[in-house]
Amino acid sequence: MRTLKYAILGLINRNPLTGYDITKEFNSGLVEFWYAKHSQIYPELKKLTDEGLISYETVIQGEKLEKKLYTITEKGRKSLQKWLSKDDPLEPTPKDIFKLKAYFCDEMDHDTLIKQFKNTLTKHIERLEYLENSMDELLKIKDISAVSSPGFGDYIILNGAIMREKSYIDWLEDCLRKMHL
Amino acid sequence: MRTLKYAILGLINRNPLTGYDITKEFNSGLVEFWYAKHSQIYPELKKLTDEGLISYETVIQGEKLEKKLYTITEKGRKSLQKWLSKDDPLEPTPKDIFKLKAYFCDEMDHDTLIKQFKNTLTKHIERLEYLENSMDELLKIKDISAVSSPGFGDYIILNGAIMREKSYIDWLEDCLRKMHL
DNA sequence: TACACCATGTAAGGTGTTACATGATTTG
DNA sequence: CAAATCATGTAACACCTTACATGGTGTA
Repeated sequence: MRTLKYAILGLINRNPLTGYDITKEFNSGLVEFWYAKHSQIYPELKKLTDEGLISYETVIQGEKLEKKLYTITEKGRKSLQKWLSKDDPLEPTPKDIFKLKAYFCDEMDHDTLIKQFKNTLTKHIERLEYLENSMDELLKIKDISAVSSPGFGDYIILNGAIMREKSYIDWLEDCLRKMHL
Repeated sequence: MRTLKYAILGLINRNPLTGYDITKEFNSGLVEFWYAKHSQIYPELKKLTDEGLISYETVIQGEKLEKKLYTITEKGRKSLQKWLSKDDPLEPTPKDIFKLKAYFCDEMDHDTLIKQFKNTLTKHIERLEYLENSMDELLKIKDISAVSSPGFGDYIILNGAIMREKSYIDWLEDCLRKMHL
């Protein structure tokens, strides 16, 4: 489905970026719903350039370091818009290794089972705290009052991540309660 | 990380199964957290046999149809148990194409955006209804009173799936409310 | 001048999907 | 006897990760 293609197109659409910039984006805000390594990004940028969806300009940093600053083309923008308005079928349920282990709970002894759930719970609580701090930061620096505000996308995604973590934590706690009965 | 390996090992550990049986399992209960196509399962079964973690017995169905009924070996059971008690780091956040689109909401016109959220909401509500029906069925046919009950794994996983869908629905509705302001 | 970071790429291999390919059994 | 389902496999390709490989810039 070439999702990476559209993720990159969407980012470059906002403002020109280098491959390195895109890699950084994938490791900050976007990480809550999409990510990719630089080894996947550089070949994709080449492909998008060949397809005429983006173009680049070589910029010299300092004495001789060459950067490729990518800009979206009209064709690329149209392709992005078409993808954005397309009605996709629901994705398959995301795979979850911990739930796979939980499914085989009758093969674990009780102590191991409890330990596994408690460890996982701790990690999700930490992630939730991290996300809540990120939300505090976001509310300080960006205006999110309207759908058209530059921070609205960041805000709803972060909010969704927080809700997802809370729900997962509720599930883990609920399981632990049932195991102690 | 060879997760498929352990998914298969965990299933065969309960009772002997054929590749076809495993494929069916992946398309029923397990689908809420793991799945695989037969084209991935058959080669994996061969690999696990070569590694001595499972073994098979050829069974004749009817006149000449050959089935391979796989059983877990002692080595396989130990491998499964070791994996089950291992403490894994938290997995990366699952990728989510819809959230990727939502992140680029400022590039969509208001009507398209609302339509996208409403369509997705409808689909998630349908999935939730399906899961709730599955839960009703499960409660009728299986005993889930104790951790050691055969249906406990199925129960907590289904419950987790229901909670996940409810949380996603809450998020979608929350976004829609904010977009209408 | 060492270290962290900026910047771009390729190679090998694992994971997963779609399509190709074949044949037997059961059920209506 | 036709259609659905049972049953097993391979091939090609897409997607993704880890590791390899190289070199420039800024700063303490």
